[in-house]
Amino acid sequence: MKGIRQLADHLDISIGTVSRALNGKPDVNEETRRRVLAAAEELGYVANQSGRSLRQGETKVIGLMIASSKETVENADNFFLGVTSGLQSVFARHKLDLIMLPCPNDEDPHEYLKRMVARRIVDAMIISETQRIDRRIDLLSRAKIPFITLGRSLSASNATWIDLDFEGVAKRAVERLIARGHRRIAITVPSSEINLGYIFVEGYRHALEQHGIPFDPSLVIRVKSSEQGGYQAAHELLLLEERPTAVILIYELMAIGLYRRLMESGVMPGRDLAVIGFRDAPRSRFLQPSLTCFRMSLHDLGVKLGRMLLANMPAYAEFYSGDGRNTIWPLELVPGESDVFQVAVKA
Amino acid sequence: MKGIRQLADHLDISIGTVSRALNGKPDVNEETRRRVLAAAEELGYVANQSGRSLRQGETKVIGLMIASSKETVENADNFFLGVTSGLQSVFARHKLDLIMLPCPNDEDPHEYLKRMVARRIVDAMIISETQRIDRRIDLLSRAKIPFITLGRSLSASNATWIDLDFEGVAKRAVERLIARGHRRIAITVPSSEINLGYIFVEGYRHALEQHGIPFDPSLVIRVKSSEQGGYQAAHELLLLEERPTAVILIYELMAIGLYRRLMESGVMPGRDLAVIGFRDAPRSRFLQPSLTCFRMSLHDLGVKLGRMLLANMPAYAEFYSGDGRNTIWPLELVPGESDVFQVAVKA
DNA sequence: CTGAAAGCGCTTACAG
DNA sequence: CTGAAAGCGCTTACAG
Repeated sequence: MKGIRQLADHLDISIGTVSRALNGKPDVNEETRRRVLAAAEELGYVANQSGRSLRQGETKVIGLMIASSKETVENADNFFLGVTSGLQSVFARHKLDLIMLPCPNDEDPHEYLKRMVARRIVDAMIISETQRIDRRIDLLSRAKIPFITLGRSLSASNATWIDLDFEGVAKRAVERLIARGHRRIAITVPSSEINLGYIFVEGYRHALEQHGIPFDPSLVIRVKSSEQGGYQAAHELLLLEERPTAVILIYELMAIGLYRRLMESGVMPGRDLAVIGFRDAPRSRFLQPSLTCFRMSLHDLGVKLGRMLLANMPAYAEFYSGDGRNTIWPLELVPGESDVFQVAVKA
Repeated sequence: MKGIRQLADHLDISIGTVSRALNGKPDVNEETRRRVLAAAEELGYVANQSGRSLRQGETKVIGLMIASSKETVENADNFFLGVTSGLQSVFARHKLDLIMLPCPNDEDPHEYLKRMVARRIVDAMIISETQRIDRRIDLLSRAKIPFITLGRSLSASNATWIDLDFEGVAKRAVERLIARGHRRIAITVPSSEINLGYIFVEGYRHALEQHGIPFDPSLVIRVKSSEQGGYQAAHELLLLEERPTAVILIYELMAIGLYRRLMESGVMPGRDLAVIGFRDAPRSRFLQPSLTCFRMSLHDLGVKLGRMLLANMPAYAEFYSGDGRNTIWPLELVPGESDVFQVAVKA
């Protein structure tokens, strides 16, 4: 099947009528519509997207940009694939397709995005892994492409964003540890300029100060968000003069490496050092002792993300009037055995 | 910047010349070309892809279809993101972009692919997770779209495929275990109809028979390829009348759950039961005892996959004449401590 | 309810 | 070396 012309010739009607029938326009004879639909199905005709896009000025495709950096590959733990299902469940209602745009790791994300946007392959974009300063946001604003960011950014004053509740997680983790007598609480942050690290530390710092515990920069450990990073973090913890009694990890997979390094030194996680992780992932579910961490539904996050994006697109905004605001996505604490012990209070 | 028309008006030349200049055609005055390039850069002009595609009959986009099923999300372990970097390094040479097409889990993969193909969003397709019988292959053949499958299939007689060396892995694992005295060797296979499970078992069976060990169907354990599946597999192993002394896992993450279940019963992996995993992933690198498994470079696999695909595309075939053949991708054994002990040979 | 025609943004023979 | 024009496959006012 070549195109609408062939289909029209085959049915001996005009291409205009074929188009109207296929697109569900009301002013088509029902019998005609049936014939068109049947023939399209039989001959496997589907409208060429380039033709449609050119005429309509829209592609019905939404792009999700992901940085396929080595870091992301090791860490993302299928975070994006998880979010995808939620996004698609929203987009499907409007016959919008989702495509994932992996930015090559040797290409500048800003240049990559610029190219994708200019080519008009998508009608709207979702960007993620927002940096503290993220020029992509200015780019999208200027291009007047509807977009949303998964992650806050200092550049995001003219963007709508959704982000995980990093402050809330840091705060709850700190308070939970303080309640068990901890005073020296370490925290790990990513070594990159990704914005979430800054927010995480701010939440941590604020929670400490609320409880009268001074912030000690030596307890903030910058490592990669990977098992190797966890191993490294444990190594650094063990070298600290006054060893902390607890550590909060920004990424749960780090716990695997952290446990390993601790055990090598005879330090038992959950007995000698309290550990709280961030997001619970299937991988870490079998850790021993089980990891106290925070859970969320990636599917639900995807749904909200999708709704928020559509709220920013004129053609769909009416259906999602309640979804236009910036959102902090809550996480639920999953208690484990890695932080159950009490610290003896010093006399 | 609206389109080529604006840019041409701005430069006071015709759109034809602008197009030729931008596309590097030889018959353009160098000074003119410089002016056009500079103006395009300044005004941020990039050709609208729909216009190009419509005219040229190609999109310069390659699609990688992935099933975003719950299983894949939990298991894929960023396999696809890893392969992506290799693919892109090949495609970049020809200014081809890669997009990932995640099939919604409530949509039939065949229907999804049909839609994507018919819309002509991509010039060529890569499909993965091939099933034993996979109608997508017939669909792509009939649509005359260049494609390649990551994974063999019984349907693949008219397709070019690349696949991991499942037989080789099964064979080497079996032989390694036999050399250490094992006779009762269990194997896990996926519970789905994905073809690799069949190939894995065939390799296992063949290796056993070569060494005069009869194939025992009760040692083939069908479970999900996840940590939970590993847990379940261990559970079933422990229930077997004559307990096997070794197990080969088709997916390395299963080892986490398997270890856990074994330890709950006081069975020590690497001492009471030999374990060999499949692909080595960052997640399992910290297992104790360390897992004997097989390694490969996802990047290199992606490169080969990209080359093979281009070898099947008329426009690029000349550069990849040596890459057209079906390929079995080798894996390298990474010895660990999970299978080091010898089994006492029965008198 | 249907057909004929315009035009979306490009690229590319064709003329000059 | 450049311009004018055709046409890729659609959708959509417009006329009837």
